[in-house]
Amino acid sequence: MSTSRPQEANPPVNGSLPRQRRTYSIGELARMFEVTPRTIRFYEQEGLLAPERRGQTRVYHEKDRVRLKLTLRGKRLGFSLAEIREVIEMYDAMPDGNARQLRRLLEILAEKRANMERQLEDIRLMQRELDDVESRAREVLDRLARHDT
Amino acid sequence: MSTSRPQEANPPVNGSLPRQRRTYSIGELARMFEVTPRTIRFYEQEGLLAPERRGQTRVYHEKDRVRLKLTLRGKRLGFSLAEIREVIEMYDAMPDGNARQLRRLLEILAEKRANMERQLEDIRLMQRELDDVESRAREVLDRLARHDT
DNA sequence: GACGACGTTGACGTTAACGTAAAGTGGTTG
DNA sequence: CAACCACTTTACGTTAACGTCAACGTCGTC
Repeated sequence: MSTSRPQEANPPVNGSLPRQRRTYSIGELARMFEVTPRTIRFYEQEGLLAPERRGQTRVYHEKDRVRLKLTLRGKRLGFSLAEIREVIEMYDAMPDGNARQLRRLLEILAEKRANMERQLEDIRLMQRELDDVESRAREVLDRLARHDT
Repeated sequence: MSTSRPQEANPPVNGSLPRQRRTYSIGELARMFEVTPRTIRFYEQEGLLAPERRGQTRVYHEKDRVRLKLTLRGKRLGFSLAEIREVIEMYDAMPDGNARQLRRLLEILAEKRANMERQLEDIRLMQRELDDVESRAREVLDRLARHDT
């Protein structure tokens, strides 16, 4: 987690396009989310994306952009690509999903939720530690300043 | 992030020990935190732990236990071992740290904080998605149930 | 005194998630 | 048309974070 920032990339700032007709090249998408094309191709290979093909080249639609966004968000939360794919697949298979599949999906969701609860707790704890370290550091700095004057 | 649970391991349930005199073997620590001894040795090799040595064997004190706890928490939050070590080292060097070091530490802390803010936002967003997927899944399940009856 | 549990140090293997380099295709632009 | 993009596939390389295995030492105990 090497301190990234933007990475969010919302719908192209235009508020009123022929909604849904926008497409993207791999390079565009890569710039939007600050990843390399290589990464995007890799995600496809791993079953996370399935762009259209026009001849040889990939054409991405809104659906793909959303998937990529969710994927990257999942990654930031520490999910593996395999886990993310699992959810995406089940989500896509939902309309005609049988009961067993759906129950399994609910299980997975509960798991993810629990996971995030833990993360929230971890973050709270970690923030406390940081508060602590920071105040100690400031203290020392202050002492140094006073002494140097 | 393969769905772990316990991993927290608080001070040995005893509330009133000769505070600070407790030590641990590598195996004990491993069981407490549900990691393997290999992992603990690896963390030492990476400079995250520095247990005492009695002859050949490692002896861990409270300090080491806390470090391990923080390390694992950091990991769950997606920090690399290198990042974690950086903070630990600076923290240890604090008392006699020079101003430059301290300022650098504050920088790093700010970075980590920002990171966690993003994670919090990601979690909120992700929870919404999950809510969404879940309600849709339940809907489908309900329809199936009614139809099957 | 053999056995089992636990500890030790190498050293090599493994997996995930890409990076990188090579070699080719397809369009457009000066 | 040549040069230059942006895109493609194939394939090998890399890094982090351990796992696994061998070969050995040290207890306690049966």
